[in-house]
Amino acid sequence: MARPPRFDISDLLDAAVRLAAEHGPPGVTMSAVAAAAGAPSGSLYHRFAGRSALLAEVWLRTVERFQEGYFAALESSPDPRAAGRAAARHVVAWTRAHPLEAGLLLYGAQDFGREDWAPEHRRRADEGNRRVGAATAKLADALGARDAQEAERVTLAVIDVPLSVVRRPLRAGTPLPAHAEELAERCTDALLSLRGDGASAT
Amino acid sequence: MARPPRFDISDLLDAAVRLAAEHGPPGVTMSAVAAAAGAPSGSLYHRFAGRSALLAEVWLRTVERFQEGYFAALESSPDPRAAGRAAARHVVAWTRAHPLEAGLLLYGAQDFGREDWAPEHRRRADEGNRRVGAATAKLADALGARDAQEAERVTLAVIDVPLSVVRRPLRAGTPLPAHAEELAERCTDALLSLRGDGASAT
DNA sequence: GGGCTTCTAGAGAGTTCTCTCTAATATTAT
DNA sequence: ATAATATTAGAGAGAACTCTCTAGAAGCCC
Repeated sequence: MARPPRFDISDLLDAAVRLAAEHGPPGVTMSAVAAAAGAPSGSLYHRFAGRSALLAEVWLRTVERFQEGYFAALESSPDPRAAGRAAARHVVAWTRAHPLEAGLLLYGAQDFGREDWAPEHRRRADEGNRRVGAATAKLADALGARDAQEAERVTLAVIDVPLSVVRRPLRAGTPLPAHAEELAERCTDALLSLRGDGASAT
Repeated sequence: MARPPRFDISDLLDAAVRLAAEHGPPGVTMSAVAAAAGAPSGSLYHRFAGRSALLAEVWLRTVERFQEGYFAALESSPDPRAAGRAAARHVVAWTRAHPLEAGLLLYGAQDFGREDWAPEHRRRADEGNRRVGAATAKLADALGARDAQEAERVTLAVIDVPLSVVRRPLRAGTPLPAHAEELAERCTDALLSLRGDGASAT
C-alpha cells in the first residue's frame, strides 16, 4: 500500500538519544538529529509534529523503558527490604546496559521542554510519576513508615541514592566501577533500615 | 576618572541566575539576560567576552559561593561523623536561603557550556573539584575507609544524598519541607556509619 | 572647564535553527 | 499496468540569537 520507511521513529529517537547523552537536551536540534540519522529534515517533520514532540518522545520512551524493569524489581519480593535492594541494583545494572539512555535520566522533563509538550505527552509523564509515587508509597507502607519524612526517606533510598551512584560516572563519561551495584544496594538498604526515633546514631 | 556603571557584573549575574533557575541553562541567552536586567546588549558584551564567558561566571560564582560554607561545615568538627552531618545540614540550609542559586547546583558544568569556556574558567572549575575531592578524601580517611568503594560511599553520604534531598522540591519549585535538614542529616549519618563488611543488613 | 576614560545605547550583520512546502519516489492492492 | 499512498528529499522563508560597531553620555582629575 505504500512506500516502506527508510527511517522509522525508533531510528530517529536512537539518534536523538545519542545527541542528548553527548550534548544534553539543547544538543537535540532537528537538524542535528537529521544529520546524525542521515535523514533529511523533511523525514523528521513527517514523524514528529515539531521539536517539542521529538523531545517529549525521546524522554518518555527512555523513562518508560527504564521504569518497566524498575517496577518489576520493586515488586520482585514480598520482603520490602529485599525489593528495595533489587530496585537499587536494577538502576545500576540498567545504566550499565544502556549508558546512553541512562544519561537522560539525570535530566528532568523540564529540560526536555515539558512546558511545550502536547497534552498527551504530559499525560504520559504524569502517569509515570503517579506510578512511581504509588510504588514508593506502597513500599513505605510495607516498611511501616508513619509520617511524610519516613516516606520521603524511602523514596530517597530506592530512587535518589541509586541514581546518585551512577550520576558521576555518567556525567564524566567514565564506565561504572565494578562494585557499583553492591554500593547502591548497601546504601539503599542502610536508609531503609533507619527508623524514625533517630536511635541509630552512635 | 570614569563614568560609574549602571549595571555591574553582579547585577547581570543575578539576572542570569534567575533565568537559569527558571528555564535552565538554555534560557540564559544574552538577550534574555539583557532584558531581565533592563540593560542594553552592549553593556553585556562590555562585561563578558561572550555567552560562554557569562555562563562560566554565573556557574562558577554560584558553586564557589556554595562551597565556601560547605567547606567550613566539613571542617567544623574534629569528629568526622559530626562534620559530615554539619555538611549535610549546610546543603539543605543553603538551599533554603538561596533557592534560585541552589537550582543551578542540580546541573553540571557541561550544561553551562564547559567545553567552550576559557582556560581560566576551566581552571577555576577544576580547582573547585579538586578541593571537594581532597575534602572528602580526608573525611574518608578519618573515617577509616580502606578502599575505593568505601571512599565513594563517603562522597555519596556528604554530597549526593543531601543534594538528593533538595532536588525534587527545587525541580518542582515547591518549598523545602520543614524537616529536610533533619532528613538529610540522618541519611548522611546512616551512610557514614556503614562499614565495609556488609554486616548491617538484616 | 577641558581632556580622559569608562560605560551606556542600540542598530544591524551574520548565523543557526525551526518549520513549511512542493516535487519526486517507492511500494502495495487491484 | 495502474492507481493510491506513505515516504523521501531538500529548498527556502521566517524567527531567534550572538556579536560587532559607532555614537554619545557621565563622571573624575588637572
